[in-house]
Amino acid sequence: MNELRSSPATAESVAADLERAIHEHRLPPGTKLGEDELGEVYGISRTTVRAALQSLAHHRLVELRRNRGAFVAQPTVREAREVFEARALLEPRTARSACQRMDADKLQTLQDHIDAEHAAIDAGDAGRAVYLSGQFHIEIARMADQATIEAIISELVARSSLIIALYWQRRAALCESHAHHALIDAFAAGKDDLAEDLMKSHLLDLVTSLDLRNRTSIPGSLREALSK
Amino acid sequence: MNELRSSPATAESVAADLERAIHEHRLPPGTKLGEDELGEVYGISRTTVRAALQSLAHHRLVELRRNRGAFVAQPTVREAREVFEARALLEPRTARSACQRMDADKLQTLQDHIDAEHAAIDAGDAGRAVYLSGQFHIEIARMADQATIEAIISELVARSSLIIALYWQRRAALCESHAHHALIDAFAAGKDDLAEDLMKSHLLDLVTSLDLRNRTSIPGSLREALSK
DNA sequence: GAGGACATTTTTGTATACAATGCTGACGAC
DNA sequence: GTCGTCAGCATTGTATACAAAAATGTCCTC
Repeated sequence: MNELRSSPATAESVAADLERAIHEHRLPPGTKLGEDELGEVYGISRTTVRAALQSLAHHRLVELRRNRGAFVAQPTVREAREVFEARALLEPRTARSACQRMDADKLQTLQDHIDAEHAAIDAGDAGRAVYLSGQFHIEIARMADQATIEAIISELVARSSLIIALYWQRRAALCESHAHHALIDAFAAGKDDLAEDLMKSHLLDLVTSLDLRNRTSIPGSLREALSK
Repeated sequence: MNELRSSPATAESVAADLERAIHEHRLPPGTKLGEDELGEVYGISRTTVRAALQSLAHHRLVELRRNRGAFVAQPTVREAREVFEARALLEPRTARSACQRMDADKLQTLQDHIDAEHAAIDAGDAGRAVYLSGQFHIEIARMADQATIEAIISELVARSSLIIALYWQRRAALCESHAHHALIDAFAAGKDDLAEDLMKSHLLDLVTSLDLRNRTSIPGSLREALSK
């Protein structure tokens, strides 16, 4: 994290920083985010930290428990299903729109994303790979020229990252890239029907790669207990 | 607004109160929401007011301009289109799901909503009618048992209320109720295909009832200028 | 030695004080 | 007369101080 800034950190920059750390699984679900602690790290007062935490709480990345503090959210199995249900409604049609507005520049941008994703995987940085993989979906929404839907998908992607941190079971992460590659091919060929279908099955594939059996206990605290 | 409470107002209660006021068009788009002013109204400090305003800003109901203050948001024509585009992706399928889970109790709840809406129209309270009309859509999402989608739709409905305040041109507001009635009939008959189609055309009808021609100037300030 | 009540400590919730920024009005120059 | 500049004012941005709640640790009792 970049606590060394020329100008003091703002609520927005802190929120963005924390969001990215959560997204990249550097801050696992259940992590306590103390106000004093964060204020010291970023060199700002609790007032600003609180604004950042509230921002993240509105995006459901952080859970705010009254008089208890802020914790990195731990989506339930139900929430996990719901998030991907929502994505299934939004993203396929958005991929179709993006396909219809595709051009060489945009294709290159998407290709660069995948390249960066591969580089992260090769470097063994799984967290960053998950982050970049999510950005790919957001980029598509941006290319569809729908800022509102893009904002919604951004939130859902961020929550998906938490869900992956909690429920991911498949170790071979490369399958993701195949789906993304296939999407780019469809975009390049201008096949919007195909792009829509590919996105649909990609999301379905993501859900099935999760272990969404009922889990009553909270994974975060349990894992912490076991690791000690 | 209820400034007379037994316990002091919290950020959440203030946000809910303001959201409703915006939803019911008691606070028109562009209205300045001064921190001191609100703090005095609710008998709380600016700290709590700010938390409430930030909450509303995250839902895009309020625009926060740095060192300028908070204003009731004024969605652009583009935003208006995007909001209904997003709703078109989410709500028809959600209506179908709701239809599949329908029962007598839920039907009654929806019927009560419509009755209340009629009562508001008869009482000449157009703002409340708009609010209740929005709640109808949210209620359907709730019945689909999809909390995440419900939250997204809630936000879009609230923004729709602002859009209606700015761009509504059709004076006969009763057309809305017809669409809602038809939906209930489809729910009662268990026709999920029909429910999905009805919701789709209802949303389309809503968009076409708006005057979304390009408007470069900001309506709020213009109107204020004209009224003086 | 185990359990419970109380004091301590830590952390969050809220208010207030000060700093910084933007707005408004008056004055002066062109 | 109009435009630009500057001072004063109002409002937001941030930090700090205090209050309240929860968590923890200790001591006493049984």
